[in-house]
Amino acid sequence: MEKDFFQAVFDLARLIPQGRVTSYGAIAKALGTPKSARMVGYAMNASHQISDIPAHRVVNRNGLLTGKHHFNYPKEMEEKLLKEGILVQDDQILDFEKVFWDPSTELTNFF
DNA sequence: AGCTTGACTTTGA
DNA sequence: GTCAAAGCCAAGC
Repeated sequence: MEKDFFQAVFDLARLIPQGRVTSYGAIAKALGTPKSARMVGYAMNASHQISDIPAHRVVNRNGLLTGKHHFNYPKEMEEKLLKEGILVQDDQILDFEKVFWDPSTELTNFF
């Protein structure tokens, strides 16, 4: 199976449980290419045209909603996160450590 | 084939 | 603790 990096990111992104978030680097690491963290975000950019990808559950390593600007409207990301029970304030996830979901840890046998 | 861009991460000062 | 710079891989042109 020669699915693109994007596909892999999308698949994993869909596995993110509700009320949890993860970082681009974590996804990249889970995919086996920790250095391609930027690609994860790049892939998410395309996720809009692909299907229902919970891109709002993916933030940078600081728990900051860096990608909010790429949504239909910036507030959308924040609203969705809040709706899922994730505390967000000023584009920053408050309890980031609590809601952080590491696919590499939770889905070790994902491959 | 090469160059540019990017929703990041890590390291050094 | 903060701020700045380099590195990184993949897609698009």
